Amino acid sequence: MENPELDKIRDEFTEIAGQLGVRLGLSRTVGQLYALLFLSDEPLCLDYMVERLKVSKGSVSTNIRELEKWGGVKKVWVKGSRKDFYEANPDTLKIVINRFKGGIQERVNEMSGGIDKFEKALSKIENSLSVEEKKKAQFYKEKFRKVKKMQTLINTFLKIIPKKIFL
Amino acid sequence: MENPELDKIRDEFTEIAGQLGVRLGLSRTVGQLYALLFLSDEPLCLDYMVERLKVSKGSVSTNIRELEKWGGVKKVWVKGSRKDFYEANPDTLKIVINRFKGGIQERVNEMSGGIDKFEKALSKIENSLSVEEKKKAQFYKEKFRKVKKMQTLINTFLKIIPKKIFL
DNA sequence: TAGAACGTTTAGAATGTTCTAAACAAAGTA
DNA sequence: TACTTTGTTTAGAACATTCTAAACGTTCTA
Repeated sequence: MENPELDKIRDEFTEIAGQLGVRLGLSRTVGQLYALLFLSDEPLCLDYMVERLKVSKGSVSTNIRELEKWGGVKKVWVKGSRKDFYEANPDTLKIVINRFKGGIQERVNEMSGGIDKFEKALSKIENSLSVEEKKKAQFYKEKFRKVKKMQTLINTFLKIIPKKIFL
Repeated sequence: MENPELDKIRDEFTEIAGQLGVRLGLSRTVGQLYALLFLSDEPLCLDYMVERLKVSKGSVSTNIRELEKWGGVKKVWVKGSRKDFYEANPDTLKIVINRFKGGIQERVNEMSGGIDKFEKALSKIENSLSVEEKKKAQFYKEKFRKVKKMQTLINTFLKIIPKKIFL
């Protein structure tokens, strides 16, 4: 069952996936958990993952749910066992894209939300400003418009990414 | 020159940009520096940014060069001053995209590089494997092919992002 | 009902990141 | 040459993140 060569390959793959996880703003362990399940032909239980990754039970418990939140794994029921088993969502690319969308897009939109506020604030005080300050306020408004335009572009662009991709 | 209302708006904008910086895998200060320059109609020197952001000179020095590395700012020469002045690259979206490309894409490609190695390693030991192990090796190969396919898709996709975007 | 089997929560340890302050290097000025 | 201005480097402080170990709660079993 356990071949050291095969295990080494699996472990190295898992390690690289961990780094990808970090790059996506998740933790290393989240990436590793996904890789482990991705390379398994059957659902795995918490204890097995603890043993394989040599991390604590608490860490697996927390991280596997983080992974679940992002659609990376789902809990499956295994006949005859009380344990929780998980299996990988095979649509890896979709997970990566989801994560990206939820990250950048959210921030950019948040920025645009703030900008509406700023624009209102500017309009409100505009009258009380000196000529010099009015110029500055006008300058800010232009810049803010650029950010909003960027947000529109990003949102439009993300929409064209297909919902389902078959590998 | 200094209007508290206008300054407050600039500072809040700067703060949000800092969070976007973190999301992009850069530091908060990098994001803040860009925002400061983005909202300025003239190049700024290191000392001014220190004063504005209330961070140390060393931090601005390090972070502004990180920002420069990603094409976020460029050094400009200001007549009659020995100081280094910087101005923002106005093409914000391009910077965000560059950063994204250099991040995810690089990792995914690195993964694919590793996979070539794994596939070779598998082929090499294939003969010495039991029937059971052979099945496992075959299973891994399939999975690896999927990752490579994903990499191809991501690369293709990133290529269609226009090089230059006008806001 | 007592105990075992599991997963979750949490306090604090380990680790990693980013900052500051100070020393430093380089280059201009007097 | 001595002094000033300016940016860079770096050791260690401050902070944030992620882990571990242990306590805990729940559910099942005997």
